[in-house]
Amino acid sequence: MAKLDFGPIADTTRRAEIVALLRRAILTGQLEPGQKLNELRISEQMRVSRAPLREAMRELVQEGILTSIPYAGTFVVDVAAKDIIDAYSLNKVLDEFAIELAWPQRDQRFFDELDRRHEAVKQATRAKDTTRQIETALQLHGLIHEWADNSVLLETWQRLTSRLQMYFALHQRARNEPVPAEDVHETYVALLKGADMRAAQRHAREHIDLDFEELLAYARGLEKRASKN
Amino acid sequence: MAKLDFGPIADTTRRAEIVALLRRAILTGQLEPGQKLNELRISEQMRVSRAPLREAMRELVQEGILTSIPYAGTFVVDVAAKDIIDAYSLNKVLDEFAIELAWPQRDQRFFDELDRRHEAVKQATRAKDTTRQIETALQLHGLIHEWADNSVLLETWQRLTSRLQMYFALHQRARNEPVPAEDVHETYVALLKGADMRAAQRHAREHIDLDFEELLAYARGLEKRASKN
DNA sequence: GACAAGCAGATTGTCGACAATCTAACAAGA
DNA sequence: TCTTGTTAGATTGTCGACAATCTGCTTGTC
Repeated sequence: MAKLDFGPIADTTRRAEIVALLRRAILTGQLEPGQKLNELRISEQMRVSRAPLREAMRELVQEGILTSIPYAGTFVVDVAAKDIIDAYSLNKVLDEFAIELAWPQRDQRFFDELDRRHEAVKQATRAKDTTRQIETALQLHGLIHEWADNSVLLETWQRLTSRLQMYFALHQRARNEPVPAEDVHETYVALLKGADMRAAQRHAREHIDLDFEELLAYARGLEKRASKN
Repeated sequence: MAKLDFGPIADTTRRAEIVALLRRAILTGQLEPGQKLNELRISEQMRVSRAPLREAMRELVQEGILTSIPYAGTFVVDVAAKDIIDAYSLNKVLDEFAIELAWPQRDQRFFDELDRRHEAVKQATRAKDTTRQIETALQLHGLIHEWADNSVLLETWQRLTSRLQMYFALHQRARNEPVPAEDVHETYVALLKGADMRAAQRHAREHIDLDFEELLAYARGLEKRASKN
């Protein structure tokens, strides 16, 4: 028998497609935090009945990017500065853990994939496609979690990533300026290829803190704006 | 104005009640891993239409205790030994992190609540109510996560806990013998009241490993049984 | 007997309509 | 003026029915 692993075939339910559409809209910031999702309106726009739409919404509520209040509506989650702090501090812990687990598992395929994803980030950066830049950067960082061979960790990280992506997208949208062109991931990739695990863990922590400060400043701005209303 | 903070009122949707019912059935092991959930049958038993039932199922799928295959059905998640290992190793990391965050926040209310939950475990143990014993023990361990003041961590821990509770319940059910009567939480509580944070973290790790071995043995049994089919 | 095509039953996915609930505006009374 | 009760409109929650898909069996063919 030929050695040929087929990937899973496409999801054929409307629900799955709706989930993908909504998630993308939220994570790219097209739907703003706090905004209400009107079921009737959205179902008409998508040419779909409310049943699969509602099921899709339940999934995203559990995913943590929507919140639901019975008989009141479903809303895009609000972003508070504290949320970003919390997400980031947990992310640090998970990253350290992932590096520890993935470290002995590194092989040629790992390094190849690392380069591939790194290249994808650089390409998105050159193309000035900020949305894609965020996506690819998170995928680059996700590699260690995929390689850690711990399904629960991976799942946890993916949930966390949803929010981080959303935070970054909002940030980018707000400050509407060109993205830094220099390659901030160079040392990260180099360290993951190296022999010093502690150094890699340390850098993951510090590199994160870099973007973090900007993001926090943005979040604090949000807070202020919210308190005025 | 009187200082009186009302808690949130009860969920009034059928969906929420269905979620609670199903979750309880799964976490206590009444619904076994791999078992298929027939929508029509369940909706008739609950005297409810399929719409809220399906929405409830979507939530539990995202919660990680159900899995769904389009047009095939929704099933209670299968438990593999690897899953338990993964969950436990991540749990260790989260516990250490939680202790670190919660440590400076400890106050009288914390200690009181600690004693209260500890007492609940002892009571369930005396009553030989194994299900409740598992619940209360997890609630005892959850306190540090609640006190850590990190919403993302808390949420993550709660998701993880769902599965741990399920694993323990299955384990208990399988070996159908009286639960150890001695109090394994005594030192844990004492350490959380003490002054040595590192010691508390260390104990959390080791105490976990205790039950862990038993649980793993059970899981390996499951694996074997599954491979025979 | 082996195998593919096709059919029947069961189950999941989706739809449109109805019921329950909330919100906001307005009226009535203190 | 402030509070309380009422009502209309909009929106969410739920229902029963229909469509799409899967599974297992039967049938026919070689």
